[in-house]
Amino acid sequence: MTGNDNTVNMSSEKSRYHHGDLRAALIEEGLKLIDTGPADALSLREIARNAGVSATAVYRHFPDKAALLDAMCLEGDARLGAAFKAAMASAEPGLAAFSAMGQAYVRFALAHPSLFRLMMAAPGRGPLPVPPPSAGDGGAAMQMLVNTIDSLFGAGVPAPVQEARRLRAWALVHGLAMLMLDGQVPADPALIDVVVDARLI
Amino acid sequence: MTGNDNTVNMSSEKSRYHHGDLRAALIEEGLKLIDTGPADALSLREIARNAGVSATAVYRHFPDKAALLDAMCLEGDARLGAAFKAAMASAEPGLAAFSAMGQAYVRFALAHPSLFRLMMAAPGRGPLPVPPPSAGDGGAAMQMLVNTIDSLFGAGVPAPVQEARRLRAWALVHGLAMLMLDGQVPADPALIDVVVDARLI
DNA sequence: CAGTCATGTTACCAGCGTAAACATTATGTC
DNA sequence: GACATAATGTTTACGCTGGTAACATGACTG
Repeated sequence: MTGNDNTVNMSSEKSRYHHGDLRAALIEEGLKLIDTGPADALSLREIARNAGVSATAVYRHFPDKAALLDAMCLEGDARLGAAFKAAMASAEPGLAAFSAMGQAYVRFALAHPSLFRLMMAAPGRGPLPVPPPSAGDGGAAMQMLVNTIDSLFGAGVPAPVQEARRLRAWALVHGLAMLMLDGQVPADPALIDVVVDARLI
Repeated sequence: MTGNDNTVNMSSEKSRYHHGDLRAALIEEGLKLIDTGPADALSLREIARNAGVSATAVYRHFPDKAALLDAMCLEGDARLGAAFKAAMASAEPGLAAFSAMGQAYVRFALAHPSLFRLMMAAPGRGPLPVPPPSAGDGGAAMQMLVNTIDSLFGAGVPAPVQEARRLRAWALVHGLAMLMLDGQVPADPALIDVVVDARLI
């Protein structure tokens, strides 16, 4: 690694045995593909195929399929965080900030259903069999949401009350997102605004 | 079908080419197995193996794997409904009924994580790619919950307000269940009682 | 007893994740 | 520039999966 002069091997259309930045390309193709169907239908072989590379080439950059999914979750977390920042920036200070973030939360879930599920199930990644190692972290964007909720609803109340409020706020938006994703509740944008109301936390 | 004299073929321990009631046995084995790991790790072949039968025998009773899962969901729905009835029976009338049902909801999810996910994702069963046919039905137990919420919170308010309250109540318990299942929130029984509070709908 | 049909079986297929062995290219040193 | 080495990609192979087709068994019905 003398300097990152981007060894992308753009020699017109030569054979290109080496890809250039296969790792990033795989994450990108994975994110493209996961929006087109359920997460368990996303195959390592298909991602590799779309990147124009053999299936086993993936293993030069990720120890296994789960690691590639982890990397995709990390990128998804960054994008959700960006959506949160945008939502907060365009909201008046105060309780409206929660409504804006909560609505962004649900909209992100509806826009990227499988990725959202993957990200939320990530801590255990099992995702079920064993209790997860450290509860409640789940990514930078999630921390951002929880912190915002705390700063909005946690002023001057005992810690247990603050925790209960934080959980209610999070459970409210998360539950609405999941019910809409699973089709138990119609994914009507107007419903999002009605349900995610800061005055009711 | 002259009479259901239960052709269970209990001829001591003979070869038993015919099982007796394979359909019910497969559902039972499926429910047993799904509690031991993530739903996507539940294989048709393993269910058949545990029932002591060849994999293709399943296809005599279910057109495909999804149909077997559907049947398991139906049985799960019945058991969740029973849990709801028990919770309501042991609660004082009034708002406490919602708390009892909501807590039963979360406890059922924690007791049967994979089955609960399967049941909730069932309407679309895709579960993601296409919006589901009829939104909001999702099983008899779910109807029971929604009806109870409506009768508790829907008295003398405009229909839109009633709908918003119903959604908030459902989203609250469902979100808490999912966050606990995914390990984003510790599965602490005390937290369930604190969060699922009827006074805050 | 013979026929029929539901219910089981074995044989086979394509797709999956992944490990091992091999091929190719990029990189650092003389 | 020549060469050793590390990085990266390919081929092959294995066991698992859901699913289809053809065959075997045996329990009812006449």
